[in-house]
Amino acid sequence: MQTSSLNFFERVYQVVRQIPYGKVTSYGAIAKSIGAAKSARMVGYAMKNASNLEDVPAHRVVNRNGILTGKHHFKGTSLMQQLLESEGLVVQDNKIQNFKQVFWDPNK
DNA sequence: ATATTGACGGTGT
DNA sequence: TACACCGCCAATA
Repeated sequence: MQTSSLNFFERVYQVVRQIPYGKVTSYGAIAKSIGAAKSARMVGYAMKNASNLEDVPAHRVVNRNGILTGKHHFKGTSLMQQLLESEGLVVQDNKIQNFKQVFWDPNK
């Protein structure tokens, strides 16, 4: 099938794969980079589907507040937070501290 | 085809 | 800073 929606998911994965170690980004930033700034929710939806893909570090994707909104979708309740902390990030109360410093812009 | 949901973002209060 | 409401868009029922 030549559905463009499938490409949408692939585009999201491609951007997420480019996130460097120890850095994170937001759904809106990814959406914007793929040309769908208003489809941030779709990015999150795609990530949920990507949870099965090891090629896509979904744990490095958080919302604009730097909150681990998707941590509830991981196997362990604190798996996502643990992964981020393993990368040198500081997570507290489901929120990334110094988010502005560890933020990585896909468009940049 | 319509209604509801959701890993969001922006703005108002 | 915290909370509420609205707008966007695809998937699901």
